[in-house]
Amino acid sequence: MIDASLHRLHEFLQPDDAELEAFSLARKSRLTFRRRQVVTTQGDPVSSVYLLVDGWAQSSFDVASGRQMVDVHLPGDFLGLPSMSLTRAAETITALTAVTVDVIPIKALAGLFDTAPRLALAIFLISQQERVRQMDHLAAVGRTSAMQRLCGLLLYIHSRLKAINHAVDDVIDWPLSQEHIAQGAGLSSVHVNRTLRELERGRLIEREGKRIRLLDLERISDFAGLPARTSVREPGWLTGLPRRAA
Amino acid sequence: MIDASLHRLHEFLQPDDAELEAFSLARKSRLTFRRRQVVTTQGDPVSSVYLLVDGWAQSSFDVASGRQMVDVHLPGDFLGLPSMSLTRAAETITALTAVTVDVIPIKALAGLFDTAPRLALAIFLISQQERVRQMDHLAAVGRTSAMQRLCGLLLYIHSRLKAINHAVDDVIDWPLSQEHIAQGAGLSSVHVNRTLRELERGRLIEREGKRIRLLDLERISDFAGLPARTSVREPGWLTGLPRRAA
DNA sequence: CGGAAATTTGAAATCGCTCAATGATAGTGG
DNA sequence: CCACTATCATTGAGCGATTTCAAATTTCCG
Repeated sequence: MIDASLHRLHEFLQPDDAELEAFSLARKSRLTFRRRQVVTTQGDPVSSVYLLVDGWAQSSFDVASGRQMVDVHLPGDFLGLPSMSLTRAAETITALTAVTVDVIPIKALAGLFDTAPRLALAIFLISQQERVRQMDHLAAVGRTSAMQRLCGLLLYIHSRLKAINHAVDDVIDWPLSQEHIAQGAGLSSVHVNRTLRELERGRLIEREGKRIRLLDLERISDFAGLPARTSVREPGWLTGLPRRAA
Repeated sequence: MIDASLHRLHEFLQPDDAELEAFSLARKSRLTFRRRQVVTTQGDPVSSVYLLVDGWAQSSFDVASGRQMVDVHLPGDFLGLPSMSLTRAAETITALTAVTVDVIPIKALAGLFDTAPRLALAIFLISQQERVRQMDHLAAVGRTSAMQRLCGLLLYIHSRLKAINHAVDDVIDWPLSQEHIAQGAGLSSVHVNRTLRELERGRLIEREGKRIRLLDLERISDFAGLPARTSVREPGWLTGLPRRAA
């Protein structure tokens, strides 16, 4: 089984040794953060992106009327890519649990476009996946009820955890406070609370402490009403590119 | 002055002749659509992306409870990139005016990662810009009032039109119906109507037919409350890459 | 154990929605 | 060029999902 911090790359590509080596050279240093610590703050100058190696993190964006959580990140996710296009970071990245990240200087990431075209394209595709996610997220916030949004969030996290074998028996170790959920779903924390309790009353979920059990995935999924997405796997137009590794 | 369909690439890079040639070879054919025609439909198999050459388009995403417009596209935008990562398109792309697009087969786009690394990275950066936009959009829909969202939309369109010299005198030729606006802002068209009229009453805008005049950019901008974004320009880590062109 | 963070609940207020009807505009075929 | 039709804009009335405010518990962490 592959390292969880590489699983997203492997979704599109079976990198060869030289490519893996090139990627690992781009990871210059490793940092750890405690829960609630901030990795980068919106407005800061941008010089690196990060690879989430272990733990959960969030990227969010503060406006006058509150904080919007843009995404929940799990091991293997790249952090801070959007801000590469800017002089100052758009996003604040915060540790939701204890977290380990690898620092990838932008220059090193850019270098991959020269030395490892297939990897560069895979990272490009990961960014496109992220955009699809954000589309789904936007549609949920813009067009669906509180109940639907929460079901969508539960399913999203669940499917991602399953992909890295972290959702045994549909039980999720849940580090998000109701305030966090509210910031993601575009709701008030009070309403998140009421809606969660309604999900419990309907026997769709069960909670105890920081743990959530999904009791009826099917019904939750009907509620959420978002389409299942299927990613391309090792498409010929990717795998057929030259490997080049330096 | 450069071709509007290339202006987004030029934001990051001064491509040389060989690079321009490589890019132009990737544009295999040209299509035109009339207002309201659909370019691609969500759920369709994905084989190409598009470069918007002329006109306005939208990408949107339908869920049971309605349509969410994800972005408004202007000349120079790439269309359909997010769906590259999927087997079936996530987005429906529709012409908002008469529209010309160039078809770029995915294979040709992928080829640029081999033959023109600097261009590939520039396109990567354009995608990251798009993600920043979507973040702002999400924050607007999730955390701000109807009035703020509309102000944000007006400013967004205005700034984009200015970038291609299409917003003379702060007057905008506005092809979006109030229903379209509603789908973008996550509101009902009825409420969009009321809010627009309130903006008129407050003398922030003026409308006649399909034309909107922004009367007080400053006040509109205060209302919207979204930060101004500054893109990186020809960063060394990009321009310094090998050009390679085939 | 103590204090901070997070959850829970009620009551009242509100922003935006739905339904429904009317009026204005613009595109199209004859 | 007109008449016809579909689309789009506008307005009122009533309703409802979600918010805000406030306070009481409970849980977590050091």
